[in-house]
Amino acid sequence: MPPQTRGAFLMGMIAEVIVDIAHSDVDKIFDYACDFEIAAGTRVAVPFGFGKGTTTGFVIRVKSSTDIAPEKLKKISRAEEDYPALTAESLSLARKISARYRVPLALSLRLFLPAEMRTGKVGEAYKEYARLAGDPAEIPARARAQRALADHLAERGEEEVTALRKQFGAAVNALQERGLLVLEKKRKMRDPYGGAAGKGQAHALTPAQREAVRRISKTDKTVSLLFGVTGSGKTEVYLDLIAAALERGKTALFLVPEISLTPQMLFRLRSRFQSAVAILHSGLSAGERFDEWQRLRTGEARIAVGARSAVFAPVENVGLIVIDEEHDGSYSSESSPRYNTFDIALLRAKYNGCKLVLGSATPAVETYRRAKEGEFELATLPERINARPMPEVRIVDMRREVRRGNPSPFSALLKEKLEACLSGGNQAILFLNRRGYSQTVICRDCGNVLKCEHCDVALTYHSEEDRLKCHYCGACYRMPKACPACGSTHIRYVGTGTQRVVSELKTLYPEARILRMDVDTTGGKEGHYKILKQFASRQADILVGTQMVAKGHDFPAVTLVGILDADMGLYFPDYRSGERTFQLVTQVAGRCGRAEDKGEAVLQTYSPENAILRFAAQYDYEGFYEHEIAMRAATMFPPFAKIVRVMVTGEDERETLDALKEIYGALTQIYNADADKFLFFNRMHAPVKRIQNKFRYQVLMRLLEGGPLKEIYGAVAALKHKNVLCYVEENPSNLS
DNA sequence: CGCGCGCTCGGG
DNA sequence: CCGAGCGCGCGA
Repeated sequence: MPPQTRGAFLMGMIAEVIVDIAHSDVDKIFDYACDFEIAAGTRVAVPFGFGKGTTTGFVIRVKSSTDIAPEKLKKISRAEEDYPALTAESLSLARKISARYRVPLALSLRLFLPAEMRTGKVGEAYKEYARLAGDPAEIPARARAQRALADHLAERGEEEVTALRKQFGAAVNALQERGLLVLEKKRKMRDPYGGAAGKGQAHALTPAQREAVRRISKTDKTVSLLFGVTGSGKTEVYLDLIAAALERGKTALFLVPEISLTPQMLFRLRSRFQSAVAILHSGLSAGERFDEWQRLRTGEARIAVGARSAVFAPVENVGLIVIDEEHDGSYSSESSPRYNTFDIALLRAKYNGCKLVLGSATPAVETYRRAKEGEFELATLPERINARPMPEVRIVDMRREVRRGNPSPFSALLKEKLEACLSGGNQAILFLNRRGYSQTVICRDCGNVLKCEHCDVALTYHSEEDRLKCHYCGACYRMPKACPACGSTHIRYVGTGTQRVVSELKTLYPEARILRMDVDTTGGKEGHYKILKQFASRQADILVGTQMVAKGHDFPAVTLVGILDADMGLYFPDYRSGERTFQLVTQVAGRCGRAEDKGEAVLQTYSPENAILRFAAQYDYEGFYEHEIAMRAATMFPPFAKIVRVMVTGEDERETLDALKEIYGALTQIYNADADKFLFFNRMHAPVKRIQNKFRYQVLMRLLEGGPLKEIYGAVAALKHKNVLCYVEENPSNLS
């Protein structure tokens, strides 16, 4: 037999398989024979290594011959599902992601599947349904319950047996014995939020919204920025664009920043597009997520709404991608691969030849620059709906309050406004970006600050549990009676958190009903949603919360917003702290004055002359942008350079330092070869030296355009230190 | 000399 | 990632 035909002749179908093991050692294609029809994208079980069992893998390509010696070639044991779990687009994207972030292909492929599918813990759910068979006239008149059940089913067609039993009890069995019921097991789709939806219709667009839709539709640029002040009706523009995509027979991706936002947006989408909407986010149960994913995969649902991970939704033929609140930090992944949602969305937009719309009232400086320079189309909504004015922001100098002997977290002006607001029967929101009771606990005699045993971080006092908590690792400690360092009992709470604000409000306004919203009160699947619903239905007068109150909820009765400590984020060691503060202040202030009553905002600060706060108080994004971009240009920070941090972290300090030394050595070579592309290059302790018992070191770099980013990723991927984690971050939003 | 453990290698 | 194979160190 001629050697060149041997393989193909003997083997039949060959599948290229990536085993589902996220390790660079096995990050390569393995050829397997397959004696049944198999499509690329199918998950399979294959014999692998020396183990007797099988490993799951992904078929990434099907071919007819292989170079592997026939005696080495093994057979695919079986397909895990009877359909390809990964689309052609998923396979293509996963390769790009792996190349970009230097991670094993298995890791990128996993992004496209519901996590529970891999562990095999979730599958399709089946429920028993009953429907009427035969003539209900056979039911004797005295069997009232049976008759009622029959009438019920005659009206409804069919229904879940468990639900029927709850309502009609034994009549279900009785009717079945008469042979008047047919029971049938059927696939039941688990439905997050119980299919809740209003019966809304498309609103007529305002001229500005129409113009925005027109611009975004007509441009030949892939990316558009929809820049619209809070309350200007960006959502209606998205909905219109999505409707147009569906009409063209396409699908759509709609990305939102936070779980807390999703239900609200989901209801609006559902009321317009009904069951064509599927939702994907981490707050769903495993079963719900699996079913929503399936509905998208099969084409039953055509719009995927969700947080960051929904950018990997298994839809084909994408006609539009929307990233709402594009400036939000939650769009960057915090575990490997540390992708940015925009980058993935752009890959998908290019693959599908569709548009990507970024929406924000306060775009990231980098995004706005790209729009201004013409790289992105810019569509603006300059006015709030009905031209309602933004609330007036009054800046209060808190240094003066202190000088006047007011130690409370509320300025005289805020108290005055709060009283007026409450007595007028309106609602108020107080914003403070610090949870717990006090920021920290300090000994008055020796100055000792109580720190976490596992982290290099000061502890926060929580009054509800009377405990000290670490906000980095969650550790909890008993509040000591005396200072552990000097034994003094003069221990003092320093700084104010949301709990303290609530307790001080209660003494000031004993009548007022107060709700608190922060990570401590929003546990559970729909925690955010529950609190917001309570507040919206006026079961409380004041909502006190951290930044999660800043997101886009509509509360028509809110006429006052208090920003208790506007400088909080301002002096963070982070180039984006100004940007974040501007965004936060604008957003929080935008929470009020949406209905008839004109809103007001009180902004308390220790630096009333700060330019960023002044721009924020005027809602002057343009002014803020010019100020900020000039600063970034002068100091050569993003977007004029890229900050790259290589983080090295491990429990054993010796080992961690060894790894740091090694990676620093490799990076030094890269630096030396390309020194003119580096504005900064150094190794150091991370600002927080230890978190969860892990020591943290970093190599910090600032690179010019065209700098050796790929090589840096390469050096990090090549590092082999078993007990040390090492990863690259680009323009990290948090430099601690 | 024999075996236990740690390192390296290969997996189709 | 996980098991196999192998080298080297140690105890009798």
